Amino acid sequence: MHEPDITLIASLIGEPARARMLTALMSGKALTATELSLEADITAQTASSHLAKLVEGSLLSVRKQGRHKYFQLKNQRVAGLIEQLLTLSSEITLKTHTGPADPYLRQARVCYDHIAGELGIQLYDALAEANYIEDKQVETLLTPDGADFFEQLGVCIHTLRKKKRPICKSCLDWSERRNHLAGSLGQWILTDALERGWLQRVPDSRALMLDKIRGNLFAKTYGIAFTGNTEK
DNA sequence: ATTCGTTGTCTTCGCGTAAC
DNA sequence: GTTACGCGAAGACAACGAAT
Repeated sequence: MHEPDITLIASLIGEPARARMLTALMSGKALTATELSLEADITAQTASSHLAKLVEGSLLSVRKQGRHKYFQLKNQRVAGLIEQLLTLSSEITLKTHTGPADPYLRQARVCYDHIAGELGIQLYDALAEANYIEDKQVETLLTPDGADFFEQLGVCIHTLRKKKRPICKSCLDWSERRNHLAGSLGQWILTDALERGWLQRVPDSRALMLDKIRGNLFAKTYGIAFTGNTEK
């Protein structure tokens, strides 16, 4: 009889260099082995062996393109696990610091493929307040009002429902210890906001910034009063 | 179009080191 | 002694540009 072996996963994630590479991949971007070796502060050949283990352990997926290999977190479940470990680790070290030291990361950041930080929390609360989503503790549901609202914004709810991934999923925020919105809808909101230019990604960081001019449209659309960072 | 040299990226091998 | 990690050296592989 085969029992789930959590030691395998724990040892894969627990090694400091691998943990740094996994955290770097929480940006949702695909990174090359060289980029990940720089993130982990190890040589490329050491990174290569670590990455092979992470791929074999089904924590990463890899796509070969020309001379490059692009590594990504295997799926949303892996990203969720890393986020929860970040949350737990910040709770354990609560006396010294909580969440990311970078104020921009605390205010708004990418959590794999959706919005986290204070902005993510405010978005989640505003959607719940407007009765667009319903927090049922064990799961988060899109309400009929929410479906109408997002259809008007251009979302094809029917297409999202056909996906294996849940439309709405709550994700415990590492810095705020409250829920933000994940799932295919959470992904859509981030992608849409970036495409419309409401939000900007800070280069080489997970941090997000509201566009100085168009950022208020994001807040207006979702009924939030985010007064955090704006793109300079 | 083909060949060749250069460059960049990644992997493999062998060895040293540290922890247990 | 065993195991895991890290690094240097060497080589494989792919892309690219220049020469033919």
